[in-house]
Amino acid sequence: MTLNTSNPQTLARLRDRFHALSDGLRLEVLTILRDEEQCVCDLCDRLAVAQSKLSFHLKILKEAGLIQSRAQGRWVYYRLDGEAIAQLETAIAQFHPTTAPKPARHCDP
Amino acid sequence: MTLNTSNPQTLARLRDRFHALSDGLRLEVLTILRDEEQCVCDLCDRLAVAQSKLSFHLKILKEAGLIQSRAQGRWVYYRLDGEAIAQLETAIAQFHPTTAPKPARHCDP
DNA sequence: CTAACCCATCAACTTTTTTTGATTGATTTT
DNA sequence: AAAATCAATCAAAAAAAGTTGATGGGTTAG
Repeated sequence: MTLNTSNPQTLARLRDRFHALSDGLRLEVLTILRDEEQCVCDLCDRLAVAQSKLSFHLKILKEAGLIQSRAQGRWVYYRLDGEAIAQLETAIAQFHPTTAPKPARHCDP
Repeated sequence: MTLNTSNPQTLARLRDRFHALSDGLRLEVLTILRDEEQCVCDLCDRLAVAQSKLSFHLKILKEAGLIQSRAQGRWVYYRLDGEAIAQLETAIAQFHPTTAPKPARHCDP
């Protein structure tokens, strides 16, 4: 399986996932959610951050498919999507050099 | 080995690497460099992009430690840093849920 | 039923990131 | 030595991302 750069869907999705991971607060959220489901208000407390701010970041994580949510009563519980993490690992693995890096030379035949 | 969230150095580095990966053009660059070293002008041609623009993105990739460069004559050759890819894989693996996601309940004992 | 709580969304604003075109230094070609 | 090429950098403009405080819908507690 190789990285399909001609498939914009895939590449854009990957880009969005990396973008979702490119923020300190969002990484902290994921770290918390790795082990336990959490509702927004508890995340707010633990991270000492405004609720609207957290919702903003949770939305980005969710749209990237990294977390899922479940509403119960007036709470919304978020959890990590383990599948997405696995997919991410696979995607990154595809960036491993296939061969030893061959020294190129400009205009070499 | 667990994710050390109390180590800002590590988390910040990871964040920066994800940020470097959160752009379509930069992902394309990495895809090209996966198999072969390339000089800037060749990358410009292949990606049909302005040189200053490419330099900007190469700098981000380099500062994130994802690529390395080598100057030769008036050319600068860039190549992927395979080590960084491996480190990234390891880092992501640490986000795998340790246990089955236990349903939390707000204010549960 | 009313008040309190949880959370998403919105608009205005601030900050960061990216693009663009020009310039510069270094190297090579003629 | 002059002209051409390669690539980094810069400042200004444009675009995107994030923050903040307020509002509103839905749910539960009193």
